[in-house]
Amino acid sequence: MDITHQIRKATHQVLQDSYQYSTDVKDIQVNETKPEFEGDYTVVLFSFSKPLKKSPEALGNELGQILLREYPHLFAGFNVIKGFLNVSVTDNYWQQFVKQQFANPLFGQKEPNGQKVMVEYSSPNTNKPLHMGHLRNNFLGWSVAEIYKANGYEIVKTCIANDRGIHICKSMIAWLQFANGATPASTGTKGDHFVGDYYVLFGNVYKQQVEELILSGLSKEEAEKEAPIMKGAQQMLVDWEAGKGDVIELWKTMNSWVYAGFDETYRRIGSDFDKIYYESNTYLLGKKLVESGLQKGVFFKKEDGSVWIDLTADGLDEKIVQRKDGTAVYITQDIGLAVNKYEEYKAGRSIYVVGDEQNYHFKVLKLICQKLGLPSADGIYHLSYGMVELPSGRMKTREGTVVDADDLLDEMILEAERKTKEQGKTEGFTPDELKDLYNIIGIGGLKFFLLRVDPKKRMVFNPSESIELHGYTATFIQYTYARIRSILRKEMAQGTLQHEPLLPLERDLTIVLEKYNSVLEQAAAEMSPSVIAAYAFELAGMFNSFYTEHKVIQAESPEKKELRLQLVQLTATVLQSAMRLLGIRMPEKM
RNA sequence: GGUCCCGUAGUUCAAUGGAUAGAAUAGAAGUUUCCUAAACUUUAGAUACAGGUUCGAUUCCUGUCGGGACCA
Repeated sequence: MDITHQIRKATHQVLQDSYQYSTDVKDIQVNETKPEFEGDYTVVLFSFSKPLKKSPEALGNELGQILLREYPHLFAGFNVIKGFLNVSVTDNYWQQFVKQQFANPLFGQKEPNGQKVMVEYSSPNTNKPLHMGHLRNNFLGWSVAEIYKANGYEIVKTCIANDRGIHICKSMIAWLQFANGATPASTGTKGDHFVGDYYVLFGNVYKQQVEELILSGLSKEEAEKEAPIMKGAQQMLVDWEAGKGDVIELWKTMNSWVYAGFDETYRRIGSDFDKIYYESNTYLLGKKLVESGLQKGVFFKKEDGSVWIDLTADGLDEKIVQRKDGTAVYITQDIGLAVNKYEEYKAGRSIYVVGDEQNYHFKVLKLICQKLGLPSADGIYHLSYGMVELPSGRMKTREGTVVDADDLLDEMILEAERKTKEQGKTEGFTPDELKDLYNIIGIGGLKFFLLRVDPKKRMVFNPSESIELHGYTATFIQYTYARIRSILRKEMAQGTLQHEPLLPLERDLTIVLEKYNSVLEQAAAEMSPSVIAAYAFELAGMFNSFYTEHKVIQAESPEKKELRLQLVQLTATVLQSAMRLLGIRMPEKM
């Protein structure tokens, strides 16, 4: 149990025993004391002032004295300023903490709690390569899953491949008409880019055909309907749904190219899934549920045969769940997928990592599942993240401003190489080690950049400035770690520790280390890797200040050396653990 | 038209209703006989606007202005 919990509990106990005042332990507010005041932690007393009929000042002084008397192993002193009770924690507590945890590689991680959570992320379309937005999605989903794992949950990482529909047929028809049998292998192109190029080609040809038809006298609407390539794509969709052999074959072939490309990118960024669902498998399931929903009276049929749900009582609109021609809409297959997932894994909670443009969609999905009485309904949670924007605004396919994921990764690694060479510290590295280092720095930098921001918020990415390697970055933390490893290669802590007062910077570092526990809990509660990123940065910064001021191996005394080695070792463990939760690797040397 | 989200230093981001609003970067000034200076130290700079709620508001409520998303 970490120190803030203990302070809360102690305060709770004192309020109970000495004032006969009952409150929830969680309601006792304990903050870190601001640096300009004396003390380590601050108990905020205002909310108890009224019910106890005491001024915050008087209450603080009384509480402080009782805490000091009753918990001498925890508290060394206190002061009250403007109704804030600042308490100092004993040196002994911090020393015991360091001694107990310095060699624990799992410090902060929780025991299994028996709960299962599904996390769905990535969810690409199989007609074009991944872009920067997908990277935020992947990093976020993967990291949230790992954060849950560290908090004792059993995790199932899933992905839904959007592998069917008119957009897929567009790249297929373009390939059929223009590729002359070319393949990724024959052209030396990565599969997802190869297919994506035909998707772009479709758009260009279509645009040209529409223009020609307009010149020949058709209206814009007619031209868009009559363009031969569009008609071809639509026919292909019909053939696909009818299971026409050659179309299915082509679809399978082109999808396999795309998946091969995706796999390559996933491997680079360290993304993985326990289970991949395919829309082509799930889209039929929704239809059955529409049937049963109609019977239950959850849905209703309009005159034209389309099926709807009335959500006006919930403050939303009427929403279509099946078209008049009987085909499934987007949300129908999502209902099917929700059922599928629950039947297979029975997870109590199902997190969907999807952009905030789909907030409405998921609100509706959850409501429909609840109204259908699906057992999985209440566990549905949309982890809604903001779009990644460029300084010029949103990325737009038509304007060619989409930042391609593979290109971005390449640039990051190149930049890492450039900066590393500038530093000139890599003497003795093998070529493989160097390559690995550039990857660690480049990809780690990108992950940190995309994860350090509150997921819910939109963020701006400036590719021309690339990514800095100073300040609030992965590199800063990686460099700190490399310096630590350099110390530990020379000497390790022995496990003995004499009592001796902690110097301010030793104490500050210990306090930051100790709170890793609650940081992990907070990150899971908020589903926010940014909490971890901020913490890792704070810890690295704190370590750097400590390290600049105090010698470790050449410490003033053997006792100090041992204490500092333990601090150094624990810092390494925590930094690596925290960064691993973000999917960022740490270099031994850099 | 309806629903929802967002406005914090020049810029990119923080701040469960709590103390004098934190960082980073860009700017200014420093630190290297010593475990990696990709580091450290010092300095200057911000809550869009107007009301309200209360011991206390960046945070909650109302309105204005500005930006964004979604629903037909």
